[in-house]
Amino acid sequence: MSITSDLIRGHTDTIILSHLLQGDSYGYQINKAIDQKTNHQYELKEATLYTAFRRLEQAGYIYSYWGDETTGARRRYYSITKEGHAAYDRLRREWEEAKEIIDKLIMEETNNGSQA
Amino acid sequence: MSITSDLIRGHTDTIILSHLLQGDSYGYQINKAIDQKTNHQYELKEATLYTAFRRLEQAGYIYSYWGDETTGARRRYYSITKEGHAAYDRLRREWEEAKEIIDKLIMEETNNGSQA
DNA sequence: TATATATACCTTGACAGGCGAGGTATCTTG
DNA sequence: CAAGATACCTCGCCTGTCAAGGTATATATA
Repeated sequence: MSITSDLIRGHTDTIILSHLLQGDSYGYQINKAIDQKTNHQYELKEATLYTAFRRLEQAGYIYSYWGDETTGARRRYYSITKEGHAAYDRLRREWEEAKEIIDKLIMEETNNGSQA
Repeated sequence: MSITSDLIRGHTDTIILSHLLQGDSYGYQINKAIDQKTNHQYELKEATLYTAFRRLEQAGYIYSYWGDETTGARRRYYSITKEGHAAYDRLRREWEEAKEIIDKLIMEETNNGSQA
């Protein structure tokens, strides 16, 4: 079973920033890494990925430069900025909070505990 | 700090179904309950809530009926169906999976462990 | 040589869910 | 009588996802 679009939404940026924390990388590579890390359960669609790059670059969280490959297709590398790092920290905290809140709201609580 | 729209997205249905597992309820009540359960950190906007009711009813996951209040504003009650219960189970499983996957993807792993 | 596949990039337009803003009606309280 | 709580609803915008389409290079294979 794979994860749905609506559960993906809002995490794309965090995932990309997280990946870039470990060093500069490029679109195709990031996509492949996610695919492998999750055993094909989560797949960032290309359109989504490149949309996210534009968004993140616009926000100043990443910047890009062309690689100097002498062979093969050209690659556009992305690098995380200081602001991007701060954004990652914030998004990660938000995720931790969201997890707790959502858990609290969707878990069954048939037994309303406080009985004598 | 409160949770953002994009993290909310996709959980609205699950939250509503979850609430209805504990008995029939109506919009205003559900909203209040969520607000209190989460200490105002998560707030379902009315427009979102009623949109979700339409969606869930259309899908056959809930059905509605007017309450017989003799005083005060009228209330439209919602009840979860068997299909709704099944949908809840599925959504909950999806959430559990999504949590793991997202955690795997956004957690820092600066130390790549496998060194001697 | 031609074709397929992998690598690598990108854009356009549709779609769906969240929500701001606005509306209605009832009841209670100052 | 005005204000605020209760209780419902809709319209239209915004934003992120993604299907579909496109470009170019390198390699393997028939």
